[in-house]
Amino acid sequence: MRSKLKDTKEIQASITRVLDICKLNNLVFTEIRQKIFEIIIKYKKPIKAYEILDVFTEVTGKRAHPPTIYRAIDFLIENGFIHKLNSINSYVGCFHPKVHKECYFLICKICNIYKECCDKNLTENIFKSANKRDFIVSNTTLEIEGHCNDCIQK
Amino acid sequence: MRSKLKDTKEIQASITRVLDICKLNNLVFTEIRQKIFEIIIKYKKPIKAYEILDVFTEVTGKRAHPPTIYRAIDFLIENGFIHKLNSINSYVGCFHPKVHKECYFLICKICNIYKECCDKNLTENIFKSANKRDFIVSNTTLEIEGHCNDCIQK
DNA sequence: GTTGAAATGTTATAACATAACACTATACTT
DNA sequence: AAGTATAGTGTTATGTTATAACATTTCAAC
Repeated sequence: MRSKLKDTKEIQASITRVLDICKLNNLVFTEIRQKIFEIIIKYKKPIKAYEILDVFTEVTGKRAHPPTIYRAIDFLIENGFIHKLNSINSYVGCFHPKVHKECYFLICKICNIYKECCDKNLTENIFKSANKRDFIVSNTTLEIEGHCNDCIQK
Repeated sequence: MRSKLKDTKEIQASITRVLDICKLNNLVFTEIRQKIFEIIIKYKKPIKAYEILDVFTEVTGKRAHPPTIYRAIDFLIENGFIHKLNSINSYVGCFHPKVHKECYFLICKICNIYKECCDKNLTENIFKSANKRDFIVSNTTLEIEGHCNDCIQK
Protein backbone atom coordinates (compact mmCIF):
# COMPACT_ATOMS: atom_id res chain seq x y z
CA MET A 1 0.00 0.00 0.00
CA ARG A 2 2.76 2.36 0.96
CA SER A 3 4.21 1.92 -2.51
CA LYS A 4 1.24 3.73 -3.92
CA LEU A 5 2.48 6.86 -2.21
CA LYS A 6 4.97 8.90 -4.13
CA ASP A 7 7.20 11.53 -2.65
CA THR A 8 8.77 14.19 -4.81
CA LYS A 9 10.24 17.62 -4.29
CA GLU A 10 7.02 19.05 -5.62
CA ILE A 11 5.06 17.21 -2.98
CA GLN A 12 7.40 18.28 -0.20
CA ALA A 13 7.05 21.84 -1.40
CA SER A 14 3.27 21.50 -1.28
CA ILE A 15 3.37 20.26 2.27
CA THR A 16 5.65 23.07 3.33
CA ARG A 17 3.43 25.58 1.61
CA VAL A 18 0.36 24.28 3.39
CA LEU A 19 2.16 24.38 6.73
CA ASP A 20 3.05 27.99 6.07
CA ILE A 21 -0.47 28.92 5.10
CA CYS A 22 -1.76 27.34 8.29
CA LYS A 23 0.71 29.21 10.47
CA LEU A 24 -0.08 32.43 8.73
CA ASN A 25 -3.81 32.02 9.16
CA ASN A 26 -3.87 30.42 12.58
CA LEU A 27 -5.31 27.21 11.24
CA VAL A 28 -4.86 24.16 13.42
CA PHE A 29 -3.03 21.66 11.26
CA THR A 30 -3.28 18.69 13.59
CA GLU A 31 -1.38 15.46 13.12
CA ILE A 32 -4.47 13.75 11.76
CA ARG A 33 -5.08 16.48 9.23
CA GLN A 34 -1.45 16.52 8.19
CA LYS A 35 -1.31 12.75 7.82
CA ILE A 36 -4.46 12.68 5.74
CA PHE A 37 -3.28 15.56 3.60
CA GLU A 38 -0.03 13.73 2.97
CA ILE A 39 -1.83 10.54 2.02
CA ILE A 40 -3.98 12.39 -0.49
CA ILE A 41 -1.19 14.41 -2.03
CA LYS A 42 1.25 11.52 -2.19
CA TYR A 43 -1.21 9.14 -3.75
CA LYS A 44 -0.63 8.70 -7.43
CA LYS A 45 -4.28 8.99 -8.35
CA PRO A 46 -7.50 10.48 -7.11
CA ILE A 47 -8.16 8.65 -3.86
CA LYS A 48 -11.47 7.63 -2.37
CA ALA A 49 -12.44 8.32 1.24
CA TYR A 50 -12.42 4.68 2.27
CA GLU A 51 -9.07 4.18 0.59
CA ILE A 52 -7.74 7.04 2.68
CA LEU A 53 -9.21 5.27 5.68
CA ASP A 54 -7.33 2.07 4.86
CA VAL A 55 -4.03 3.80 4.19
CA PHE A 56 -4.40 5.91 7.32
CA THR A 57 -5.07 2.87 9.46
CA GLU A 58 -2.11 1.14 7.89
CA VAL A 59 0.46 3.89 8.22
CA THR A 60 -0.55 5.03 11.70
CA GLY A 61 -1.42 1.66 13.15
CA LYS A 62 -4.55 3.14 14.69
CA ARG A 63 -7.92 1.95 13.54
CA ALA A 64 -9.72 4.97 12.15
CA HIS A 65 -13.41 5.48 11.52
CA PRO A 66 -15.08 7.28 8.61
CA PRO A 67 -15.85 10.51 10.49
CA THR A 68 -12.15 10.97 11.22
CA ILE A 69 -11.45 10.96 7.51
CA TYR A 70 -14.39 13.05 6.45
CA ARG A 71 -13.71 15.70 9.06
CA ALA A 72 -10.16 16.07 7.87
CA ILE A 73 -11.38 16.14 4.27
CA ASP A 74 -13.80 18.94 5.14
CA PHE A 75 -11.03 20.95 6.73
CA LEU A 76 -8.71 20.42 3.79
CA ILE A 77 -11.32 21.33 1.20
CA GLU A 78 -12.49 24.38 3.12
CA ASN A 79 -8.98 25.73 3.11
CA GLY A 80 -8.28 24.86 -0.49
CA PHE A 81 -5.63 22.21 0.21
CA ILE A 82 -7.43 19.44 -1.62
CA HIS A 83 -10.27 19.14 -4.13
CA LYS A 84 -13.09 16.71 -4.48
CA LEU A 85 -13.73 15.25 -7.92
CA ASN A 86 -17.48 14.81 -7.78
CA SER A 87 -17.71 12.77 -10.93
CA ILE A 88 -15.66 9.97 -9.39
CA ASN A 89 -16.16 10.56 -5.64
CA SER A 90 -12.47 11.00 -5.12
CA TYR A 91 -10.08 13.49 -3.64
CA VAL A 92 -6.90 15.04 -4.98
CA GLY A 93 -4.30 17.32 -3.46
CA CYS A 94 -4.15 20.87 -4.69
CA PHE A 95 -0.79 21.96 -5.98
CA HIS A 96 -1.45 25.66 -5.85
CA PRO A 97 -3.60 26.45 -2.88
CA LYS A 98 -4.50 30.09 -2.40
CA VAL A 99 -3.17 30.98 -5.82
CA HIS A 100 -6.56 30.59 -7.40
CA LYS A 101 -10.11 29.74 -6.47
CA GLU A 102 -10.97 27.74 -9.51
CA CYS A 103 -9.17 25.13 -11.46
CA TYR A 104 -10.30 22.20 -13.51
CA PHE A 105 -9.39 18.58 -13.87
CA LEU A 106 -8.50 16.21 -16.63
CA ILE A 107 -9.25 12.67 -15.61
CA CYS A 108 -7.99 9.83 -17.78
CA LYS A 109 -10.52 7.01 -18.00
CA ILE A 110 -7.85 4.46 -18.73
CA CYS A 111 -5.04 5.11 -16.27
CA ASN A 112 -7.03 7.19 -13.77
CA ILE A 113 -4.27 9.73 -13.60
CA TYR A 114 -5.50 13.26 -13.29
CA LYS A 115 -4.11 16.69 -14.00
CA GLU A 116 -5.02 19.81 -12.16
CA CYS A 117 -5.16 22.71 -14.55
CA CYS A 118 -5.52 26.42 -14.32
CA ASP A 119 -6.65 28.41 -17.27
CA LYS A 120 -7.40 31.96 -16.25
CA ASN A 121 -9.00 32.64 -19.56
CA LEU A 122 -11.35 29.71 -19.23
CA THR A 123 -12.29 30.59 -15.67
CA GLU A 124 -13.10 34.12 -16.76
CA ASN A 125 -15.24 32.76 -19.56
CA ILE A 126 -17.19 30.64 -17.13
CA PHE A 127 -17.83 33.58 -14.85
CA LYS A 128 -18.84 35.81 -17.73
CA SER A 129 -21.16 33.19 -19.16
CA ALA A 130 -22.84 32.73 -15.77
CA ASN A 131 -23.07 36.43 -15.06
CA LYS A 132 -24.70 37.02 -18.40
CA ARG A 133 -27.47 34.85 -17.03
CA ASP A 134 -27.79 36.93 -13.84
CA PHE A 135 -26.12 34.31 -11.74
CA ILE A 136 -23.60 34.95 -8.98
CA VAL A 137 -21.01 32.18 -8.92
CA SER A 138 -19.85 30.85 -5.61
CA ASN A 139 -18.03 27.74 -6.78
CA THR A 140 -17.61 25.74 -9.91
CA THR A 141 -16.89 22.15 -10.78
CA LEU A 142 -15.26 21.43 -14.09
CA GLU A 143 -14.23 17.85 -14.61
CA ILE A 144 -13.17 16.56 -17.98
CA GLU A 145 -13.03 12.84 -18.58
CA GLY A 146 -11.21 11.38 -21.51
CA HIS A 147 -7.88 9.96 -22.56
CA CYS A 148 -4.48 11.31 -21.69
CA ASN A 149 -1.64 11.47 -24.15
CA ASP A 150 0.21 8.47 -22.71
CA CYS A 151 -2.83 6.26 -23.02
CA ILE A 152 -3.59 7.41 -26.56
CA GLN A 153 -0.07 6.43 -27.69
CA LYS A 154 -0.52 2.83 -26.58
CA MET B 1 -46.08 14.78 -4.16
CA ARG B 2 -47.81 15.07 -7.48
CA SER B 3 -47.96 18.81 -6.94
CA LYS B 4 -44.21 18.95 -7.28
CA LEU B 5 -44.59 17.94 -10.90
CA LYS B 6 -45.16 20.74 -13.35
CA ASP B 7 -46.50 20.33 -16.84
CA THR B 8 -45.93 22.96 -19.45
CA LYS B 9 -45.93 23.16 -23.21
CA GLU B 10 -42.16 23.08 -23.10
CA ILE B 11 -42.24 19.83 -21.17
CA GLN B 12 -44.79 18.28 -23.50
CA ALA B 13 -42.59 19.30 -26.41
CA SER B 14 -39.61 17.63 -24.75
CA ILE B 15 -41.49 14.41 -24.27
CA THR B 16 -42.64 14.43 -27.88
CA ARG B 17 -39.12 15.15 -29.04
CA VAL B 18 -37.74 12.24 -27.05
CA LEU B 19 -40.43 9.93 -28.41
CA ASP B 20 -39.47 10.98 -31.92
CA ILE B 21 -35.78 10.43 -31.31
CA CYS B 22 -36.51 6.96 -29.97
CA LYS B 23 -38.62 6.02 -32.95
CA LEU B 24 -36.01 7.35 -35.30
CA ASN B 25 -33.21 5.40 -33.65
CA ASN B 26 -35.08 2.24 -32.77
CA LEU B 27 -34.67 2.80 -29.06
CA VAL B 28 -37.10 0.96 -26.85
CA PHE B 29 -38.84 3.65 -24.84
CA THR B 30 -40.69 1.38 -22.45
CA GLU B 31 -43.43 2.52 -20.07
CA ILE B 32 -41.02 2.48 -17.16
CA ARG B 33 -38.46 4.60 -18.97
CA GLN B 34 -41.11 7.00 -20.15
CA LYS B 35 -42.64 7.32 -16.70
CA ILE B 36 -39.26 7.95 -15.11
CA PHE B 37 -38.31 10.42 -17.79
CA GLU B 38 -41.56 12.29 -17.18
CA ILE B 39 -41.00 12.36 -13.44
CA ILE B 40 -37.53 13.82 -13.88
CA ILE B 41 -38.48 16.39 -16.47
CA LYS B 42 -41.67 17.48 -14.72
CA TYR B 43 -39.99 17.87 -11.36
CA LYS B 44 -39.32 21.47 -10.54
CA LYS B 45 -35.81 20.83 -9.28
CA PRO B 46 -32.97 18.40 -9.68
CA ILE B 47 -34.36 15.13 -8.35
CA LYS B 48 -32.53 12.39 -6.49
CA ALA B 49 -32.74 8.72 -7.42
CA TYR B 50 -34.61 7.74 -4.28
CA GLU B 51 -37.02 10.61 -4.74
CA ILE B 52 -37.73 9.29 -8.22
CA LEU B 53 -38.30 5.92 -6.59
CA ASP B 54 -40.89 7.38 -4.20
CA VAL B 55 -42.69 9.35 -6.87
CA PHE B 56 -42.65 6.39 -9.23
CA THR B 57 -44.10 4.10 -6.59
CA GLU B 58 -46.73 6.69 -5.80
CA VAL B 59 -47.88 7.48 -9.32
CA THR B 60 -47.83 3.92 -10.61
CA GLY B 61 -49.02 2.16 -7.47
CA LYS B 62 -46.34 -0.48 -7.97
CA ARG B 63 -43.57 -0.84 -5.44
CA ALA B 64 -40.33 -0.21 -7.30
CA HIS B 65 -36.78 -1.11 -6.31
CA PRO B 66 -33.58 0.90 -6.82
CA PRO B 67 -32.31 -1.06 -9.84
CA THR B 68 -35.48 -0.22 -11.73
CA ILE B 69 -34.76 3.46 -11.30
CA TYR B 70 -31.03 3.27 -11.95
CA ARG B 71 -31.49 1.21 -15.09
CA ALA B 72 -33.88 3.74 -16.51
CA ILE B 73 -31.53 6.53 -15.47
CA ASP B 74 -28.67 4.81 -17.30
CA PHE B 75 -30.74 4.49 -20.44
CA LEU B 76 -31.85 8.12 -20.28
CA ILE B 77 -28.35 9.46 -19.68
CA GLU B 78 -26.83 7.29 -22.39
CA ASN B 79 -29.21 8.73 -24.91
CA GLY B 80 -28.85 12.28 -23.72
CA PHE B 81 -32.39 12.67 -22.40
CA ILE B 82 -31.36 13.57 -18.88
CA HIS B 83 -28.19 14.71 -17.12
CA LYS B 84 -26.68 13.86 -13.79
CA LEU B 85 -25.52 16.72 -11.61
CA ASN B 86 -22.61 15.08 -9.85
CA SER B 87 -22.10 17.84 -7.35
CA ILE B 88 -25.52 17.20 -5.83
CA ASN B 89 -26.18 13.59 -6.87
CA SER B 90 -29.31 14.58 -8.69
CA TYR B 91 -30.84 14.24 -12.10
CA VAL B 92 -32.41 16.77 -14.45
CA GLY B 93 -34.19 16.51 -17.74
CA CYS B 94 -32.42 17.71 -20.84
CA PHE B 95 -34.30 20.29 -22.82
CA HIS B 96 -32.31 19.97 -25.96
CA PRO B 97 -31.26 16.38 -26.45
CA LYS B 98 -29.19 15.63 -29.52
CA VAL B 99 -28.67 19.29 -30.22
CA HIS B 100 -25.39 19.30 -28.35
CA LYS B 101 -23.17 17.02 -26.40
CA GLU B 102 -22.12 19.45 -23.74
CA CYS B 103 -23.98 21.92 -21.67
CA TYR B 104 -23.49 23.30 -18.22
CA PHE B 105 -25.59 23.94 -15.20
CA LEU B 106 -26.29 26.79 -12.87
CA ILE B 107 -27.50 25.51 -9.54
CA CYS B 108 -28.91 27.96 -7.03
CA LYS B 109 -27.87 27.09 -3.49
CA ILE B 110 -30.88 28.83 -2.01
CA CYS B 111 -33.86 27.74 -4.07
CA ASN B 112 -32.26 24.67 -5.69
CA ILE B 113 -33.60 25.67 -9.04
CA TYR B 114 -31.25 24.92 -11.88
CA LYS B 115 -30.74 26.19 -15.37
CA GLU B 116 -29.37 24.18 -18.23
CA CYS B 117 -27.19 26.36 -20.39
CA CYS B 118 -25.46 26.06 -23.70
CA ASP B 119 -22.61 28.31 -24.58
CA LYS B 120 -20.93 27.11 -27.71
CA ASN B 121 -18.08 29.47 -27.17
CA LEU B 122 -17.44 28.18 -23.67
CA THR B 123 -17.61 24.57 -24.77
CA GLU B 124 -15.11 25.25 -27.49
CA ASN B 125 -12.83 26.90 -24.99
CA ILE B 126 -12.96 23.88 -22.74
CA PHE B 127 -12.07 21.58 -25.60
CA LYS B 128 -9.26 23.82 -26.73
CA SER B 129 -7.86 24.12 -23.25
CA ALA B 130 -7.89 20.35 -22.80
CA ASN B 131 -6.47 19.65 -26.24
CA LYS B 132 -3.63 22.05 -25.59
CA ARG B 133 -2.72 19.62 -22.83
CA ASP B 134 -2.78 16.62 -25.18
CA PHE B 135 -6.00 15.35 -23.78
CA ILE B 136 -8.89 13.88 -25.76
CA VAL B 137 -12.18 14.85 -24.19
CA SER B 138 -14.92 12.28 -23.98
CA ASN B 139 -17.26 14.03 -21.61
CA THR B 140 -17.28 17.05 -19.37
CA THR B 141 -19.02 18.11 -16.22
CA LEU B 142 -19.44 21.80 -15.59
CA GLU B 143 -21.58 22.66 -12.62
CA ILE B 144 -21.74 26.15 -11.23
CA GLU B 145 -23.16 26.69 -7.78
CA GLY B 146 -24.21 30.10 -6.60
CA HIS B 147 -27.21 32.36 -6.35
CA CYS B 148 -29.81 32.98 -8.99
CA ASN B 149 -31.22 36.39 -9.74
CA ASP B 150 -34.50 35.80 -7.95
CA CYS B 151 -32.76 34.81 -4.76
CA ILE B 152 -30.35 37.76 -4.90
CA GLN B 153 -33.27 40.19 -5.08
CA LYS B 154 -34.79 38.95 -1.86
C1' DG C 1 -43.41 -22.39 -31.65
C1' DT C 2 -38.46 -21.97 -30.45
C1' DT C 3 -34.83 -19.20 -29.44
C1' DG C 4 -32.12 -15.37 -28.11
C1' DA C 5 -31.58 -10.77 -26.54
C1' DA C 6 -33.27 -7.06 -23.93
C1' DA C 7 -35.96 -5.60 -20.17
C1' DT C 8 -37.71 -6.21 -15.61
C1' DG C 9 -38.32 -8.23 -10.76
C1' DT C 10 -36.14 -9.23 -6.54
C1' DT C 11 -32.86 -9.82 -2.88
C1' DA C 12 -28.92 -8.54 -0.99
C1' DT C 13 -25.10 -5.78 -0.32
C1' DA C 14 -21.49 -2.50 -1.66
C1' DA C 15 -19.87 2.23 -1.54
C1' DC C 16 -20.19 6.84 0.14
C1' DA C 17 -21.27 10.00 3.91
C1' DT C 18 -23.15 12.04 8.29
C1' DA C 19 -25.79 12.43 12.93
C1' DA C 20 -25.29 12.32 17.59
C1' DC C 21 -23.13 12.14 21.74
C1' DA C 22 -19.19 11.28 24.81
C1' DC C 23 -14.62 12.53 25.76
C1' DT C 24 -10.13 15.17 25.42
C1' DA C 25 -7.02 18.80 24.58
C1' DT C 26 -6.12 23.55 24.21
C1' DA C 27 -6.09 28.22 25.06
C1' DC C 28 -8.40 32.00 27.21
C1' DT C 29 -10.35 34.22 31.44
C1' DT C 30 -10.32 35.75 35.99
C1' DA D 1 -3.86 27.82 39.07
C1' DA D 2 -8.77 26.55 38.66
C1' DG D 3 -12.67 27.38 35.70
C1' DT D 4 -14.76 27.36 31.32
C1' DA D 5 -15.50 27.61 26.57
C1' DT D 6 -14.26 25.93 22.08
C1' DA D 7 -12.33 23.02 18.75
C1' DG D 8 -10.92 18.57 17.85
C1' DT D 9 -11.37 13.52 18.26
C1' DG D 10 -13.41 8.74 19.42
C1' DT D 11 -17.16 5.80 18.77
C1' DT D 12 -21.53 3.85 17.55
C1' DA D 13 -25.00 3.81 14.68
C1' DT D 14 -27.33 4.91 10.71
C1' DG D 15 -28.51 7.48 6.53
C1' DT D 16 -27.83 7.90 1.52
C1' DT D 17 -26.45 6.53 -3.06
C1' DA D 18 -25.61 2.83 -6.22
C1' DT D 19 -24.75 -1.88 -8.03
C1' DA D 20 -24.09 -7.19 -8.21
C1' DA D 21 -26.24 -11.26 -9.16
C1' DC D 22 -29.60 -14.15 -10.56
C1' DA D 23 -34.53 -15.31 -11.63
C1' DT D 24 -38.29 -14.25 -14.65
C1' DT D 25 -40.71 -12.07 -18.38
C1' DT D 26 -41.37 -10.01 -22.86
C1' DC D 27 -41.06 -9.75 -27.56
C1' DA D 28 -39.08 -9.72 -32.07
C1' DA D 29 -36.78 -12.69 -35.48
C1' DC D 30 -36.15 -16.97 -37.33
